Amino acid sequence: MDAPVPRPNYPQLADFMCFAVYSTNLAYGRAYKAILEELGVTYTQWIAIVALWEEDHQTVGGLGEKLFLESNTLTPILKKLETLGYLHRGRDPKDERQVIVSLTDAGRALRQKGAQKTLVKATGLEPDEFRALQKAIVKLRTNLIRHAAEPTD
Amino acid sequence: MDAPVPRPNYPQLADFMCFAVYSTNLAYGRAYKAILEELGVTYTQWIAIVALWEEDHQTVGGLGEKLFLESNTLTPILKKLETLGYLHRGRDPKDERQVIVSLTDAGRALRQKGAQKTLVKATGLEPDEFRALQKAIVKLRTNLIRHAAEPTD
DNA sequence: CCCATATAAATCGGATGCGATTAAATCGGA
DNA sequence: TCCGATTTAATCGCATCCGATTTATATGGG
Repeated sequence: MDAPVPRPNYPQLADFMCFAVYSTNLAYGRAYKAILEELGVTYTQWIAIVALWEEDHQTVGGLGEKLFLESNTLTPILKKLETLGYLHRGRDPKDERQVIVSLTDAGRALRQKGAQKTLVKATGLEPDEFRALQKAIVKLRTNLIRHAAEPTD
Repeated sequence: MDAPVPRPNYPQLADFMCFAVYSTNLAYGRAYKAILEELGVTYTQWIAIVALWEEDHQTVGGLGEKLFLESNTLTPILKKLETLGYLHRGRDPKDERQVIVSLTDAGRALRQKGAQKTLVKATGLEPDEFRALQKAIVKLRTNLIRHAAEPTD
């Protein structure tokens, strides 16, 4: 029988922060499935509608800043939501480069329909825990974005 | 001038736990970009290699359990990694339904090359904070998975 | 032994993300 | 004014993710 080959003892995948975030994002997608099926939209489509409810008549770029997405991802999603009748897209007459996105009545109605359906209970967290964890994750996000923007060192 | 239309005051997208996780996952992907380019693999390809380093000769299903992915996602990725020379795929002679995946020498070398490159500092978190947040996110993931598995209530 | 059932992986189509590029409009300095 | 640089969306190709189905193999009751 061979002697075991000595190997470096690297940190386990289960302890990676990136993997915790990655796999929890997958888990959220699966947990959300039933709600999103009822609403008839995907997750990304849904957060676009939520963001537009909070601030209507946004440009694609402005909406993208809030969703952390760029036009290459957002444009097809917004076009799809337009064909579904939930929003309107139109060039800004003041600056024809920009496209203004606005919710339709159907889009606002969908936002309200979805407002009741939440996964807060599914997190199994107490309100204080929930808020603290949410803030900690956002802080992590902020730090990662700062890191990506800085020159490599 | 019109009076403002009264609207329900829903929670802000910025306070959604799901969106914190979703957007932090995007941020991780962007922060990882430089490292992954050096390694010449994508994020999902990389975690597959890390998981195989920890336990070699796994079935597609077993690997999928650890990565929270199923064969429909994993199979194309493993085929790609095979063409890149980082792993070997072969049917289990004991049960021809199963495919056993094993790292090649090149795959192990890649794992070692990537071991030095980490984003721990980019999180901007102290070691205690880091561990606590990582555990809290994993707990959230566990709760979400339990919720998705339970009959709808 | 036979065949219905179960299991594992693969396949296929739709919807993101994203790097790279393109097209159109605006800006700004000579 | 003119034209190159900048800005904003959109387009394109590749790599996930996932629901649904298919294929191949294994299992078990009669």
